[in-house]
This record gives sequence, structure tokens and C-alpha cells, in this order.
Amino acid sequence: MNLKELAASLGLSQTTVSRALNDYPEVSEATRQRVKEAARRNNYRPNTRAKSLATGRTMAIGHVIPVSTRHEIVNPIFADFIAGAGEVYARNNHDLLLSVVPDRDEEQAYRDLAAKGSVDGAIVHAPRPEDPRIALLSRLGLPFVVHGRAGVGDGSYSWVDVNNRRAFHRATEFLLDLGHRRIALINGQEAMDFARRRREGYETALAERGLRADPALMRSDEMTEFYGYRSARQMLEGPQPPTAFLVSSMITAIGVRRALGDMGLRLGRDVSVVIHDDELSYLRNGEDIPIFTATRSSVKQAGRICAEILLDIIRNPGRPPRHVLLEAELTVGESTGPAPGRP
Amino acid sequence: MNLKELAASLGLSQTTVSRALNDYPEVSEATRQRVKEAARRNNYRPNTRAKSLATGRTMAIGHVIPVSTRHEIVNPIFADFIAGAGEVYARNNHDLLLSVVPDRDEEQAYRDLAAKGSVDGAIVHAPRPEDPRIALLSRLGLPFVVHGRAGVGDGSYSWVDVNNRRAFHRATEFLLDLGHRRIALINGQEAMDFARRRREGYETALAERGLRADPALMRSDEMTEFYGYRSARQMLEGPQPPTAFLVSSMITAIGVRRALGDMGLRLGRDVSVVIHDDELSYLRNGEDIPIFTATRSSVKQAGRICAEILLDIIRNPGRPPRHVLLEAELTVGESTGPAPGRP
DNA sequence: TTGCCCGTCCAAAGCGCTTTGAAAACTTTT
DNA sequence: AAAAGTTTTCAAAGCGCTTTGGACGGGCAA
Repeated sequence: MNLKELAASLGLSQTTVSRALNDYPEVSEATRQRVKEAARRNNYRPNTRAKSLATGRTMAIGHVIPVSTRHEIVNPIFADFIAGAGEVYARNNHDLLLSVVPDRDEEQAYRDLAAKGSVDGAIVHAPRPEDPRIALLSRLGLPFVVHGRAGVGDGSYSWVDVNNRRAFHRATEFLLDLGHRRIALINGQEAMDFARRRREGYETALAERGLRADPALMRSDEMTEFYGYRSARQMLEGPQPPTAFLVSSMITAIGVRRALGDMGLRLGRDVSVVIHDDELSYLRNGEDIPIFTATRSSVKQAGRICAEILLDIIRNPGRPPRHVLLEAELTVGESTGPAPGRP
Repeated sequence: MNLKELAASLGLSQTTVSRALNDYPEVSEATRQRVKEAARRNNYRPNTRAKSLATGRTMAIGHVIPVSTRHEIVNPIFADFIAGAGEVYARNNHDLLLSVVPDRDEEQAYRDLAAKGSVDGAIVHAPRPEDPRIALLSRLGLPFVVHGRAGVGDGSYSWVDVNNRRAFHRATEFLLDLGHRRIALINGQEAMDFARRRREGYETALAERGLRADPALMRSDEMTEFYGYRSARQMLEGPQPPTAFLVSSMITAIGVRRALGDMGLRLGRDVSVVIHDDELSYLRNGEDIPIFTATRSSVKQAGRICAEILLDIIRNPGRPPRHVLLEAELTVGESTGPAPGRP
């Protein structure tokens, strides 16, 4: 059932029917009701393509999700982020267009999105320092919001980020207060902006107590379970093992926990672990009491906020960029305790 | 840059330019080259909306991903499934339209996809027995492929599924052969078709050895980490604890492992665990040697196959439905051993 | 009654593309 | 050289919608 047929069935013109449905004033209340009722009865939905061609707005948002060419990994936070964003899109009658691309083709993916005119805006995931996609999108004139930040020039575009620096600063202080001196950092890839910030928070906190980060206790890679396992084992079997770990993701921490188990070490007694928890829906950090002591910040919520902001930017072009910095509070769980050999 | 402008800049008509770009024969090789070169130079991409309006094909596939209203959970396998499918879409110049909806609105979401004419086909995720979406899509005439099956009438629609019944039959036999008699099943929600089949495989294997499944050893719920933890603890602390677990997902098994750790039990010695492994990219079951003994089947691969089949159905309507049943091989890892008190 | 305004409706153009039917420009055949 | 065929190009219609510019008629003031 299309507009023409609907109009014919009502004995009205397409114009009037279209206006009635879109709540334009120049149609009488009686006809509006009649039209809406008929539309409902026929389960009429205007054809998206035609509508967007006519209005010049696509009512769709693009998400480009990169797949690591090295390990063929898709970041597990995408599911939750997209669930959050998708919820907002649904509420605002927008579609979500997903492009899954090898990470080296990412730029072209955005270029295509803009050239093909298939979206009104885009979300930029997993920004790297000085990420070229940001300059590209600005140049293309496609509205966008970055989930994370990309180094300097933060003021010139809209972003939603967690205060990664402060979170890791705080977590490190917490471990230092417990008497830990050899604290390992199992971080995400340094190529990512968030990983750099987390490291800075960690290093600063150490420095403030007159300690220097030991390169032997720092790892940086894609945050898989095995990466956590391998890193923890290597460090714990080394000459000067750490007494505590700072781990950038729940999944990696699960690998760390496995390593501890295999080595007969007890989490929270022999070795402490603090994680950053993205609050993935299927990997909750415990129900009532947290399993891991964690700095937590909901990725789903970040998705919602990004989407809200992007829709707002599209509706109101020309406004100054918007920034949201989410604080990650530290919640104490059972994975941390005083450094061994300490009261 | 649109077609009109491109044509003008070349001194050709839109018709000729369009035909040159779409490799129609009625244009000379010389002009074709000239046109393609100019298109490349101007980074020209035909407007998707206009193109699909003209052709009647949207070049887009819809995925409706339900969010559990009970727990606000989005199934972690979606990320990998979509990565696989998205790869195929990209290769075939199709877009992926994602709708995130509360699971109770799922039907309406498909109805909307069809009415708004925004996709050429759809993937049905997580089918339940006698899933109403299948009848609905058939009625709407929207091509679709089901990831999984939905009970009877399997012949009438296309699907890609894992042989869940055989996988769990095999896994149960494996544990029985190791001497286990009290084998627990920590399954997905019984409302899902795959969970029902897995239970059947498990029960049949037990029955074939003259054993009856003990309801006290069977659980069914959303496959979270905590669900695994809670179920394992409850059963192990019960009067007649199991010596082995059959777990429907890696994530749930991580919870089971945590429970074992907390109780001071050793995985593979005190208690055996066999899992079904969907081979999620960020949660590999070990690198070289598998952590868990597992029946494994790649969800990403399933996504690829679903996508290939769907595109094929769209290209060649009227062909009989297609079915792919993937076998999940059993790989032995370190999580299983002989039943305690047995040589 | 006339004139004007306002509320209500409509015909037609246009969004950027594909595709039909026909014309123009070459080639080949007679 | 004309006729016939072939290749190459084009103008225009149409996809399903929105939106512009008008038309029509009823109500009100003059």
C-alpha cells in the first residue's frame, strides 16, 4: 500500500494525505483523523527511500565497526554500545546502518557513507590519537560524534568519553594505599587514545608517590582473554612479580584470573586485581557484590548519549560541538586486598 | 557530485553515464572508460536512496536484534554473527540495517521493515519453537534466512543451524565414557529452539545408557556469567552434587569455573566441564590447546553462510528453501577428566 | 451584494537515479 | 549512392514521496 493508493481509497489527493499524516496544519481535523485511521488500518508506512529522496534527509545513522585485520576481532563492547544507541534511534524513528570493515578500510567506509548519501550522521568508534577520520568527516560536512577522544583539538568536534585518566589514576592510588608497590598494567592497544590516557593516569599516580612505572610490568595489546592470561603468567613467573594488576577490560581480567587459578594463587589475597568495567550486559561484574574491584562506566549508556547528541546535532546544525566526560567511580569488590606481607 | 552534474561535465546524457557505470553493453568502450575515469576522479557514488527508488531494490539487509526485556541483555554472539554477515554484505555492496528492539516488539519490527520497504531481505535471529516471525515473513513475502530452526515445518523456509542435538549427544557420551554419571546441564532458555534440541541430545544420550536426567541437575536461563556461577554453586552444594557439567556457552562456563575456584575445586580433576563454544573472536577457547573441552561451531561463519544464502535467495527468487546443518566437532581440552573415584 | 480572507484541498514539480523507446551517427550491404 | 543494419547516444517517464503555488468555496465585513 503506497501513498497514491491510500489517497485514492480515501478520495483525497496525495498532498492532503501526506500532510494529514505529517501533522501539517493546513488540513481539517476531521480529514486528518480519517486519514490516520485509514493508514493504521492498512498498516501503511511511507517508503523510506522515497521519503528520504524527497526530504533530503535519510533518517539513518551510520556506524562503522572495524574488524581487526590482525586478529579478526570485533570489539565486544560494540554490541552493548549499539544496543544503547539503537534504543535512542528507534525512539526517534531513525535507522541504524552498520558497516563492518577491515580496520584499514575504515576511512573509505566513511567517505562512501557520505558520498552515497545514505546517512545523516555517523558515530566514530575507537578513535586513535590524531585520528584522520575526524578531519575527514569535518571536511565532508557529515555530522558525527566520537565515542572517545582523539588527542588534541578536542574542542573542535563532539565527543563522549570516560575520564580514563582519572579512573586509572584513582585505581592506582587505591592499590598504592593498600601497600602495593609493584603494580602491573595490562592495557589496551597503545594505538588507541583511551589506552594512552589510562597509562598516563597510572604513571602519574605512581610518580606522585615517587615511584616509576616498570616497563616489565606494562603490556599493551588487543584485550582478549588469552592476552590477559599470557601477560599475567609471564609477569608472575618473572623475577620480580607484581602483587597487583590493573586490567583494562573485564574479558582480559578473566584471563588474568585463569592464570592465577592455574598457578594456585588466590585472587584478592595473593594477588590483587582492579579492572575497568564497561558493564557489558552479558558479563556483569557480579550481581550484588562486585567480583572485581573496578572503575565502572556503562558502555550502553555511552551509546545512548552519543546517539542523543548526534540526533541533536543533526536537528540543530551550526551549534558549537558538545562534550560529555563520564566519570568512572571506583567500586570495591573482592579482588583486592592488602599487599602480601603487610598487615 | 550527482549524476546530472557528472553527465554535464562530460558533455554526455545521464542515460549514457548511468549505463557506462553499470556496465551495460550499449555504450562504447571509449566512453565507458572516460566516464569511469571521471567518476573515480570525482569520488562519485550514486545516491543509494535514489538508486533503490528507481530499481525497486534497496541493496540492504535487515537484522532485528532483540534486547531481553527481562534483563536488558543483548546476546553476545550478535557481534560475531554480524561481523561475519557484514563481511559478505560489504563484498556484495549491500548495506546492513540494524534494528535494536525490546524482544516483545520484534514482530512489529519485521512488519515495519517490510512496509517501509527499507530492505530486500532479513535475518531471523534466535528463533523459538513455532516462531511466529517465520509465518509473518512468509506472508509478507520478504525473503529471509533463519539462524537456527523453529521446530516443525523446517522444510518450508531457509535456515542455517548447528546440529545441537548431536553435539550435546556426543558431549554427554564423552562424559559418560569418562565414568561420569551425575552430569548437569546448564542450558540456555528453554524458550529457544536450540536449547530444546540440546536438552534432547543430552537426555537421549543418558537414556541410551539406561540413565534418567535428574531435574535437580538441569537449569535453563539466559546465558550470563552469573547464571553459570549461581547454578554451579547451587548444584555443587546440593545433596548429590554432579561430577560434570555440560554448559551451553563459554560465558556461562566462565561463571562455572569461577564457582569451582571459589569452592576450591579443580577444573578437569574434581569436576569436568564440556561447553558449547561459539568461537567468539574475543573469547577464544585457548590458543593452541583448548581450555575447555568443547563442541565448537563458529558463529561468525554461520553469519557468513546466512548472508550468502540470503543474497542468493534475493537474486534467485522462487527457488526451493535451503538448509545448512553445521556439525560441531568435539575437541578435547583440559577441563575434562575421569569421574572422581575412578581409575 | 460584493470583496476579501481564511481554511481546506489539489495539480504538478522535483528529489537522483534507471530504463524505455527513439533518434542520431556510423558501417556494411546492395 | 541508397538502403539496411548496427552501434552509440539521448529525451523523457517513472520510482513514492514532499512541497510549492494555486484553486475553490464558505464566512465575514463593508
